[in-house]
Amino acid sequence: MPMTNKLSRVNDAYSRIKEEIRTNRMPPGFQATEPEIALRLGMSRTPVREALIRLESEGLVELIPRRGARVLPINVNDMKEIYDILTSLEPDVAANVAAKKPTLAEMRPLEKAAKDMERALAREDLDAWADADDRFHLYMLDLNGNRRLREIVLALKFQVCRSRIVTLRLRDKPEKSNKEHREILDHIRKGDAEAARKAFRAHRQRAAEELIKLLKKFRITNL
Amino acid sequence: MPMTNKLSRVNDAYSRIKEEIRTNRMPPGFQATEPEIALRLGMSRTPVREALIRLESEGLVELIPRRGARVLPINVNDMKEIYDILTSLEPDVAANVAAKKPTLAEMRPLEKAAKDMERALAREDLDAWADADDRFHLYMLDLNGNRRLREIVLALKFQVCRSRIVTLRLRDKPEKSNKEHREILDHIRKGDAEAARKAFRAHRQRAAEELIKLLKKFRITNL
DNA sequence: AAATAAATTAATGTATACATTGACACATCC
DNA sequence: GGATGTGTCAATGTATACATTAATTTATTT
Repeated sequence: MPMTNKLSRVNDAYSRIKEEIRTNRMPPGFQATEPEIALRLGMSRTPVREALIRLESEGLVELIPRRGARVLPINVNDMKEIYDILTSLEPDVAANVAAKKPTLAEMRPLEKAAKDMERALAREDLDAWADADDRFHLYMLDLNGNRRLREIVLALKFQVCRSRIVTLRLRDKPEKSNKEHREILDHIRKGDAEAARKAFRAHRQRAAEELIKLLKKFRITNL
Repeated sequence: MPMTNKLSRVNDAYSRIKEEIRTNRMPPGFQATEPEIALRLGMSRTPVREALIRLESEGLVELIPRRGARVLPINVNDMKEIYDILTSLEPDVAANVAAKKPTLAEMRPLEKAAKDMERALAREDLDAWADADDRFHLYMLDLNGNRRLREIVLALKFQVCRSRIVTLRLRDKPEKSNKEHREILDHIRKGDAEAARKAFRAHRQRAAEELIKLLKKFRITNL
C-alpha cells in the first residue's frame, strides 16, 4: 500500500532511526539487519534502505555488507576531529554575526538563550542548560545565515550529542561556559567581530580540551 | 542478474553520474527521470535511486517529486556560502600543518604541487595549473589528517568545481595565487602556524572576492 | 474559442521476488 | 582434538511489479 501516510515512509524511517540513535535506544555499536529494522518500523526494506543510505552519508551509521547497519561509536579521535572543525567554524560565525550588527530584535533569542542557561544552572538543571546552550549556538547560526554552514555544524554536533549525555554529568558545573557566552554576546552587541571571534575560539577550545581530558580520565574510549 | 560486476551498481551509478556532473555533460539545471537515467546507465531504477539519494545529500542534485533529478546550479550566493566556509576551514588546516612541523618527505608533495603550478603558469597551461592547485590543497588536507574535515572540504569544492572551468579563463593569470602558495609553504617550513593561517586566509579571501567580482562583472548568476 | 472536465500517461514510492554469496553449523579426515 | 570441506541459511544487491497521483492531453461544454 504505497503512500498511505502523507509523509513518505523514507522520511519516517529516517527520522525515527535518527531519533533512536540520539536517545541511545539504538546505542553506539548497535547492529541490525535491514529486515529487522523494516519489521520494527512496520514497512518493507526499500524505504529503510534509503533512509540508511542517508544516515550513512551523515556519518551516523555504517552499512556493513552482510551484517546490516551499525550505529557508529564516537571515540576520542572522532571527538578531536569534530571539535577541531567546530573550532574553525563557529568563531567565524560569531565574528560574522558581530560584523552584521544585529538589531535588538535579532539579538533577543540569543539573550534569552544565555539567560536560560544561567537560570538552568542556578537550579542545577543540566538538561535545561544543555538545551539552552544548543539554542544559543543554533540562533547564532541562523543569524549568520549561511545555510550550508548551518547544516554542516548541525550534522557534526549530532554526532557528538550522545557523548554529552554522559559527560554533562561527569564534568564540573559549566559556570565558565556561561560567563564566556555573556562575553561573546557583549562583543556581538558592540559589533566587535575580532573580539567575538577570539572569545568564541577560546570558548570552543577550552570546552573541547576539557571534554577530551574528561574522556581520558574516565577511560571512555567509545561512545 | 545481481552482482554481475565486482563493484556494486550503486557505486557505479554514483561515480558515473558524479563524473557527468563534474564534466558538465550533465550541466546545471539538467533534469532527468529515474527511468531515463537507469536506461542510460544500463541498470534498473533501484541502484540509480540509491545513488541519487547520496548525490542529493552531497548537495549535487535535487530530487523533485515528479520531475526527476535536477542537477543543482550554483549561484553567487552559493559561492559566497561555500567560500565563507572554506575561508574558515583551510587557514586553520594550514596552521595545524605548520604546527606539526612536517618532515621534508612529508613536505615534498606540497613543494612539487607548488612547483607544478609555477611551471604550468609559465607555459600558460591553465588546466594543469588548476590541477596542481587542487593537489596542493588536497595534500595539505592529507597532512592535517582530519578525515571529516577532508571530506567536508572536498564536497564543498566539488560543488564549485564546475564554475572554475568557466572562471579560469575569464580571470587574469593567477600569478598572485602562486606567490601566495610559496609564502604559505615558507611559513609551514618554519613551523609558524599563525603566519600560515594568516597567509592562507588572505589567499582564500582574495580568491573568493576576485571570483565573485568576476561573476558579477560577467553577469553570471547561475552555473 | 475559451474554459472546464474527463481520460490518459508516466513517474514515484513502496513492496516483493530472486540470484548471489558470506557466515555459520555440521560432518569428515588427519 | 584440530583442521578442512560441505551444506544450509539468510542478508544483500538488484530487478520488477504495482498502486497512487501529478501532469498532460483530449473531449466537452458554454
